[in-house]
Amino acid sequence: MKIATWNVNSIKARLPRVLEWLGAESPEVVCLQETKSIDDNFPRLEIEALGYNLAIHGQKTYNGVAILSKYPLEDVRPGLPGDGSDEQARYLEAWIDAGDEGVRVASIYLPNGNPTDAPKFSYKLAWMDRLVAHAAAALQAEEPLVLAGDYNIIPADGDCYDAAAWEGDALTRPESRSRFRTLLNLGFTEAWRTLHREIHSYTFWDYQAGAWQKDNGVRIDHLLLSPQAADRLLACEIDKKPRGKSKASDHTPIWVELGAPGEPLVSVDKGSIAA
DNA sequence: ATGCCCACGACACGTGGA
Repeated sequence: MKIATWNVNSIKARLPRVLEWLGAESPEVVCLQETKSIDDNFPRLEIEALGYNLAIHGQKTYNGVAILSKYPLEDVRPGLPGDGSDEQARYLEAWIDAGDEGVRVASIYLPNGNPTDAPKFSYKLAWMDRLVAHAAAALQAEEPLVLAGDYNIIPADGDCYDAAAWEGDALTRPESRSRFRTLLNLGFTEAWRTLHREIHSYTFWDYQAGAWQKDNGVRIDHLLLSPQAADRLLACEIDKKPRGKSKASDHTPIWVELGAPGEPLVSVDKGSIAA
C-alpha cells in the first residue's frame, strides 16, 4: 500500500496537477495539506471519479487537510485534541479499512511558527505539545499508524540547502526541533531518513528567487510510522516531478510503501543460502 | 540588507506562507 503526503497550496488552484499525479501514480492513500477550501467547495467529484473516498477538514482561505483513500475510510476524526478553542483546520485522521493491511493515517499541517517573536511561534510549540500528547496516547492502541504531513520542521542542518540562512527560523529553532525529536522518541520511525543516508534531499522549494532551479530546498514533509507500521516499511521516496511542472505547488509529494503484516522486507534467494 | 513568488478574498492590496 502506497501512502503519500502532499501540501498542495490550494486544492482549487492545484486540481489539474493533483488529478494528473493521482492518475499517474495511483497511490492508495494520499494526505493533502493547505487545501484552502471550505468543505462545500472541495472538488469531490473529480477526485472520486479516480476511485478515491474522501475525508476532508477545511476552513475558509487558510489551512485545510484531507485524506484520499481507495479503501473505505472509517473512524474519521477531524481536529487535533487538546484545545477546544483552536479553530485552525490542521489535523485529520482516519482508519483505512484495507482488511489485514489496515492502517490509521493522519494528515498533518503543523503551524509554520514565524515570526518567532510573535504568538505564532508559541502557537506552533503548543500545537506540537498537543501532537506529542495525542501521538503518545495513540501508540497505546499498538496499531499501524502513519502520521503524514507538512511538519514545518527541518530536522537537521543537512535537510536544508543553507543552514546559516535558516538559523533562527521557526523551522530550525531548537524549541521546534526538540519537540520533533520528542515525537520520534515516543517510538516513531521517520520513514525517509531511516531508508536514506544522503543529505540535501528536499520536499519544498520556495517560489521566490529561483529556488527550484538552484535546488535551494528544505525537507519539511515527513511520514512518521508507529512500530506496527514501521515493521511493514518497504520504501520511501520523494517524487520531485510535480514540483517541476507549470502551476506547481511549492511542495512535492513524498510517499511510503507498506507491505502486508508479516510480509518479508526483502526477497530471499533460498538457493544461494542453501549453497 | 531586503525582497523576490504565489494564493486568497474580492478589487486594491493586505495577509500568510516557509
